[in-house]
Amino acid sequence: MDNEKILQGLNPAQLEAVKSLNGPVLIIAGAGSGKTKALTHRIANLIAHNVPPHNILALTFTNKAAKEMKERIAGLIGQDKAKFLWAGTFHSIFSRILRIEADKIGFNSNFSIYDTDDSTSLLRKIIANFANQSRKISVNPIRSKISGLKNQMITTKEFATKAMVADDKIVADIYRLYEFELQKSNAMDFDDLLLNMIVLLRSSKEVLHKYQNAFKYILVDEYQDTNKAQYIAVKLLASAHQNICVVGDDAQSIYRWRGADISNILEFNKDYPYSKVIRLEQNYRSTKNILKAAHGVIRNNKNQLPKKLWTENDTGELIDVLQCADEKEEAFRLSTLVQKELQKGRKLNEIVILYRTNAQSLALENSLRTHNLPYIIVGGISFYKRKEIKDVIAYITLLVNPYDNEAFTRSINEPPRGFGQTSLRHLKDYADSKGLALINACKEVDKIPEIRGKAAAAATVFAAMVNEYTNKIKEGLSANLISSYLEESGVLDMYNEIASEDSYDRLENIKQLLIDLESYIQDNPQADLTEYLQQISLVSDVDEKNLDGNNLTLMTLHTAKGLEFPVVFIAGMENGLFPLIRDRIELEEEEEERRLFYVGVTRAKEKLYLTYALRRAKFGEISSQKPSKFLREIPSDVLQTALSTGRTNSEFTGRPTQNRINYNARQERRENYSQIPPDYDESQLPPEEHQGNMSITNSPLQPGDKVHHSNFGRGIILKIEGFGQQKKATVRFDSVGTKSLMMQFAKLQRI
DNA sequence: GACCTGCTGATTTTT
DNA sequence: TCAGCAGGTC
Repeated sequence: MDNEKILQGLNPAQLEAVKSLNGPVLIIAGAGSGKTKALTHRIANLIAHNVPPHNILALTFTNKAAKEMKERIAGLIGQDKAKFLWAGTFHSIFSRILRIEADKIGFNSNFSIYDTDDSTSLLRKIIANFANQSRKISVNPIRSKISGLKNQMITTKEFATKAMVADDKIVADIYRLYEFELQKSNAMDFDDLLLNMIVLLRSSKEVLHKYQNAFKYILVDEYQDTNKAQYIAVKLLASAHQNICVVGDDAQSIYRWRGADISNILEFNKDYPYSKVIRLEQNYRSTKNILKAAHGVIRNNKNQLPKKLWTENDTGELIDVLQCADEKEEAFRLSTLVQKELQKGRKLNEIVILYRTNAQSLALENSLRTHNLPYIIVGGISFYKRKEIKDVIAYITLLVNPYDNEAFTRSINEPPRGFGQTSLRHLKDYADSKGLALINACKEVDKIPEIRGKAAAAATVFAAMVNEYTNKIKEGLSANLISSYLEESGVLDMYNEIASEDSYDRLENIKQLLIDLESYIQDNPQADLTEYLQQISLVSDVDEKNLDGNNLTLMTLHTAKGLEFPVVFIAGMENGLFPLIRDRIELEEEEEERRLFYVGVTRAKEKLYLTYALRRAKFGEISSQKPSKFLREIPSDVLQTALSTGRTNSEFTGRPTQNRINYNARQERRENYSQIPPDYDESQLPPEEHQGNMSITNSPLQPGDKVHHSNFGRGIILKIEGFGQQKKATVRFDSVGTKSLMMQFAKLQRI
């Protein structure tokens, strides 16, 4: 063991963290303060002090963080030892344990993991069947309410007794039915993975002691983002040995809205009275100016632990604030600035553009493409959430967990087999009355008089096919086998037959999944499908994306946490957008928005640009915007501002990308596309008067002009009113009569 | 049961 | 705007 290597290159605070091996330790680690270094060296040091790696549990929030940690520890102590560490996300480690102990909590070890979409679709069905139909119940609020209850560890029974108002009573009923369906399907949602771990630990003294002794040393990363269930689970595990080390930064807590409880970190000292507190306050990442800005912002929050970051880095450049006329100009100027950074010798992968909401990426993408700037988007819809991938996964899931009724419902009529909603309802009634899984009810379809003919035949054939492949994979798993299963099911043909670009992409995505499966099998010869499915159900987009390529990166501020870039742009610095406000903003929400801004600012190593627009299209409406209040919180001596040129650019009215997935086939195509030389030339900008939708003709449309509209066909303009983007046209169409249209969206063509 | 059309509503999202 | 549903029609 190379002891010196472990203690080398650490500052005094880091060194103390690395050397404090026993008892509770709280490390307050400011942004860019070498937190991962302290954590990984500490783990290496534990092993150097003869703690067996398999007695160490390191919990993170993302796979990416876990992977980085494992790699760095392997670099310090060697892969042969590092591989025995229990390092991973809360969800992946807990589901590993839950599979081992499944029978103790009434599950089968092949349980399915339902992601948010699966939960939503299950809830939607429950709501649709719900007796109380007096008014419309929307799914999303119900789902987040139930998730919130689970995060607070409130059971269906507890909530049912607490529920006083009518709304809560409805939620209580839906919650109960939802849990019942999950149970029947042998499935857990994300929240259950945490909750059931607690149920397991509380199920018997033996189990609790087993895992307390298995994990003699526990480390938790990003502790400020733990919710109640995570907090309790960790507390249960750590209570015997009290060797718990948590790392976090209350200033970077940005997940309150999904149950993260900042008091877990603020009150660590109360939970573990003899804990040692170590502060990592030297920042190695950012310039003095950037830190000054970050500090100026975060000091406006009341609820926080005392600390102040400092750095020995250079003062660095000033922070640029740019005012833009609208989101198109913002995107345009951003692209130009990116090009300037490239001319200065920056590489694309050193640059990131951050925004508050995913919707903002559209305008940015259009502009980046016209400027020939290749980019990748992290976030948005993940590969595994694509319809075709979810369909294929549903088919595969059925082979492993036949009880999974969601997987069955998803696949039975995809492609259409003549087994629709009505047949499904009859099947479900029968299955429920007999206590059967849907797929098993299919085998008795002859006993269901309501299902006859084509539907009955479809059910029988489907069940037989699933049965056949279930047996086949028991003899040996291969991607080829899964491929012929999908072939036989008709999913592949379904996309083959539709000769569209879209279905081509979908097929390519399925192929990509099969390639992925193949390489998984090769890397893990002993692994089974359950493990594969678990792994893909617990990965996120950030884990998959390679941020080192020759692309610049676009992502939301949330996704950016834990990352750093030499050049950071934050777009949309406007009140209402950032801080994001729906109706009324509470102080706590505003403080969370401010922490989010703090996270964004501290991603930057050398250069930070902040942009805002005076007008912005929201849901197709134009609204005037005011600069974000956060901008005023930045000390003015680190800022330099530039006002709008007042120009908008008609180049950017083009169609947004059809789909924001930059994965495999689609990504390649997009990269090719962005290699088309830019045809934009500032001197050739059309005069202001002609901008907007009028790139087709050279003079503005006027009353009396005959026009063509893509939906309504031929028409004649009766009236034009408003200016610029507010411009409206009243048009009498041959087909649909008179309509009033926003000209910037209507794309009227003169005929 | 499949397909088309019109309406509605829309944050952030580690897993 | 635009996606994702519900509800109507064939």
